[in-house]
Amino acid sequence: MGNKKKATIKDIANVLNISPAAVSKALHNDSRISDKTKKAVRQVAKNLNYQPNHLASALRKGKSNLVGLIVPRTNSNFFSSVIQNIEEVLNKEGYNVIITQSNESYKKECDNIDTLLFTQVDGIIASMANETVDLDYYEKVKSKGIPLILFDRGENDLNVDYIGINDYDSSHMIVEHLVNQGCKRIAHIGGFKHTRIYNNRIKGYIDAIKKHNLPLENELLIESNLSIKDGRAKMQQLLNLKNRPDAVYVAGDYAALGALQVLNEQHINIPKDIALVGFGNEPFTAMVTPSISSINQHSEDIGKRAALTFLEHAKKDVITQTLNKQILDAELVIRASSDIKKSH
Amino acid sequence: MGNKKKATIKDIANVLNISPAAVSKALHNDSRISDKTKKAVRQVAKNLNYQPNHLASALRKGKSNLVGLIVPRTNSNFFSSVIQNIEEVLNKEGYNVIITQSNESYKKECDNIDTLLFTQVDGIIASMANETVDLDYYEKVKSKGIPLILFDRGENDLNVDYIGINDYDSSHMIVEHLVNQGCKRIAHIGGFKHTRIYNNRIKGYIDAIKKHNLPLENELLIESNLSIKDGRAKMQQLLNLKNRPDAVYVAGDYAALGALQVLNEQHINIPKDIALVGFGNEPFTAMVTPSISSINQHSEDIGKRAALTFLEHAKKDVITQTLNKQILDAELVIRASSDIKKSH
DNA sequence: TATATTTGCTTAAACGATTAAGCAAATATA
DNA sequence: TATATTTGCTTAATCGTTTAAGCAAATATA
Repeated sequence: MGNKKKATIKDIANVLNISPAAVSKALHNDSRISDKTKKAVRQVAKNLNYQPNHLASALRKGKSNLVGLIVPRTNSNFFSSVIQNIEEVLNKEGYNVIITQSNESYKKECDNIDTLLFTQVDGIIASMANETVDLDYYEKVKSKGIPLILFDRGENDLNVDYIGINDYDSSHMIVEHLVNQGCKRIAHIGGFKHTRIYNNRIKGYIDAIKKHNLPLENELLIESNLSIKDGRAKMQQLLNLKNRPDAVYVAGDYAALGALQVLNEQHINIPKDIALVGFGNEPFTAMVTPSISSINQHSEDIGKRAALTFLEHAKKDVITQTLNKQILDAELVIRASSDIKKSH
Repeated sequence: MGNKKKATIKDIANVLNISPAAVSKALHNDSRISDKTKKAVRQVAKNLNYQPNHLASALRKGKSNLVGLIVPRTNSNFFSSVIQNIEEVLNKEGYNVIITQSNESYKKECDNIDTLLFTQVDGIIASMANETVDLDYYEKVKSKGIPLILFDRGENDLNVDYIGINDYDSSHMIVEHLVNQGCKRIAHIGGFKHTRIYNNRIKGYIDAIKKHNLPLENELLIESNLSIKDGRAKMQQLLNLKNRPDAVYVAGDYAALGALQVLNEQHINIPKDIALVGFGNEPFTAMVTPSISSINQHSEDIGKRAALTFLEHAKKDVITQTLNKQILDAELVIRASSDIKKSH
């Protein structure tokens, strides 16, 4: 009973005794088809439960109306929100989004790219895995003439569109805030230096520390993969120092959470003994005790802009990769973990 | 420069002076093509950077090798993990997964179904939105003869495959655990009764309460949309009772978090004054203070089974919807929020 | 040697929609 | 009335791949 053959435009044509071409045109509201025929076609289409075969039209038109998305993971609020906003913008324009996750793995990312190319996507929007250093696969996308838009985790060497926040300035904001709270010895648990955004956060940290004439020491600047676990380890490393910091700025919320756990377990008062600031404004930062100050990256805006940037490329058929680096300002959300003045 | 026309099998055929058909067969390792030709074809394909046109083959073969996925949201650990495992299984078999989010909205869910049907997916794996009551759209999928597999949020009325945990038994486990901790007045903040899984949790709660001769009162059994906010509201409602409960079992972790916030804010001791248990084992349950006991739903297993169930359907071309309801046992993870004995 | 089988291809028709080109009938313009 | 234009379709090619059918040459079998 479920064996209903799907109706095609040919079936509609047969019912009405007109050509399939006329049906196609009627469905596309071509001006050269009479209103009478159009109405009839639409009626029959409805009756037959006609659903256009996307594969056929995509093949013929040379575009699939699919956009590929690559994110490190979907279970972070940032990426999930970016995804949602990309979908919102693109669905309206008739595009569908294929979401893939790299799980921070370079290999999986390459597989995803192959998969997306194989699926004939019209464009790829991606945020690179932490691991990714080699850009060959992205060059492959570029060489195919498929629009490529990076967000958050991008790369300067790849000459493509990019949307992200101003990581350098954000670091400045954080250090400035901590200085205002009276902190004198600020540590930074940063991400991988080879990832541009983390490198920029590190640079911002260094310059801001210098600006305020605070101690800039190797032992206060630590590289991390920013997982919860590593956040714990790196916080412990800081606690083991003879001269402990009075503030820690962590380049990611998950690692900041790990740090917070260690501090709580060892009954170190946050923020009085050590103030803590994270990055990303994941919802849990507001849920934990004490709540963690963090940087809001405006994921909605990033998602929307990424989608719009793709659309711009899609509209002009000439494949001119006019570069478009959009750097947005972020916002520091101050919570209990660094609000020393209020905590008195 | 980026204007490289994509190579087709025709191009390969021209280079080697053979027919496109021979090329196609060579690439598919047809036994009727000589090894010599196969090697030559593969070499030329590599040289030309040939990438098969998925649309064309899908059109010809009548299957797209795409599987549609509908989840209420991606930014929960449960769904994200299910997605990851579905992808893992299906990618190995040459399928790609199109992920869509309903954001718990019935309308968005219908749009997603239309989108997936339009994209000619070979099957749909879905977990329904909280809002969804009307099943017409799912019937539409069934009537098209496309395999449909539900997980977690399913419906008995829809006669399709389903993979989920035993919600009824899970409620029993929780109540039993709370009884063992010495609780005598156990409340339940449940989900919508019209959603089967939440209804089963409610039934399990009721039967377990009866079994232990505990008070089963209307004011202790509350329906909620299980958001953080509503969790807060419903917890406050319980606190306003003349006769407060000494334990609260919340049918979702996010709502449990809201409840925990209210309890913490009012300096009610968890678990001594009121014990708390959530559902879903979201990572944050282990992060907050106190950590929240919860039910681990084995998302990996659910994802893998959903994918395998689809593959079974895909293999047999006869569209026999042999029903396959897989109900897995869940696991109670006991944490500080309900560990009264240890907390002394 | 004659016939059957296997090997290694080619030819051509699909899959379903789109679209350039064409053509008769209806209508407009001179 | 003669010519030009518009209307409303049809025809046929096309997108890139797959595949049933066919066919000659090579090899095997009787």
